[in-house]
Amino acid sequence: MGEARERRGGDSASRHEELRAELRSRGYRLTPQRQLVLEAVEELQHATPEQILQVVRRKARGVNISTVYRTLELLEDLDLVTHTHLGDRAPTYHSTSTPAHAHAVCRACGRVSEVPPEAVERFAATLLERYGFRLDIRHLAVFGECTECPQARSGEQAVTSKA
Amino acid sequence: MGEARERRGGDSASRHEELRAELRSRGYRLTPQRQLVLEAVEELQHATPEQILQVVRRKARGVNISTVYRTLELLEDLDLVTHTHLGDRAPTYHSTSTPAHAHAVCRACGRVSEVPPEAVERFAATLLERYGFRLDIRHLAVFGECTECPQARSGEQAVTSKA
DNA sequence: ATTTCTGCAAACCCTTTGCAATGGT
DNA sequence: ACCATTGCAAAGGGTTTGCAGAAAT
Repeated sequence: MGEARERRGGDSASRHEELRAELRSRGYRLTPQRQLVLEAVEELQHATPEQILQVVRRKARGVNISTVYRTLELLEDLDLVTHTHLGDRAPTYHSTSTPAHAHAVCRACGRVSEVPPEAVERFAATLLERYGFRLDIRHLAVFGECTECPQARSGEQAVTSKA
Repeated sequence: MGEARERRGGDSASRHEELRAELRSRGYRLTPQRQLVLEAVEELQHATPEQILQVVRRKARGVNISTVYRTLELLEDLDLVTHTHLGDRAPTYHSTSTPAHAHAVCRACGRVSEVPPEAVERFAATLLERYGFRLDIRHLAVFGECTECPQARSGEQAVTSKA
């Protein structure tokens, strides 16, 4: 349909077609909701389903949280997004179009930092060679404490809260 | 009280007193429930709150799940137990009296294996030196796939179920 | 006697599901 | 037209909380 528009789209129109093709090859359909969820994940970087819903709703009203869950499951199956657990609450979703990295979560101050693949490489190699295990770096979240942190954990329990 | 019993306890009686002292020094009390929860965690090794409850109930009837949660929180604060997340469901609790180790979870076959501290040492050192982050190995769970696994993840999504 | 702790029931958060209506293709 | 997808509402795990009665010190 519309052959005159082929190279008109510049960027977002072609991504739109790529996504549609990806979905169609598996028997799925492209819907506004699916597009918006993917865009929201890409925009937010570290987003919970609820946060994604809020962003989606800014662009289209009436979208339901269950659609977000169903869509995230689908996008993850298509390897367009991944999720990890940065706390005991809701998981966070990430776009696979951004460079892979792991996360380090400080239980004292709550800060989440990104850990580049280089820092994990040797560990991953060890697991593979010695334990026959292939680590998924995008899912990796390590918990502990920043060394220069206001130091909790001295009788009081570590603060996981959003302070 | 009872100075004649000092070295009588052999093992479990003295641990009982140690636990009581530990609790009392913080203003807490030793109750049968607390003792039973701790014993259950030590006995089960990798236990969810629900599994712990089942074991506790074999020895004392009427114990409630909320007591288990409250007790686990307390025991964790006292560094007698730790927890980690081996899946998207309930966390698993471990006794700190067993040697520290991390866990590797295969998303294809669901198997959970223990990763000894030696395998994590260098990674932990890297995080500390280069990123100022002190990793808690007991909380560490890595996700991925066994290399000699019936191989899922080829269109089908990874099986996280209890097969 | 005092104060913590427990069981119970209800509430809560996050996620999943059944179903009729909507909407891609 | 066909059938995937959605919104809604209800249900489902797992966890937390308020409170009155039970138990530890």
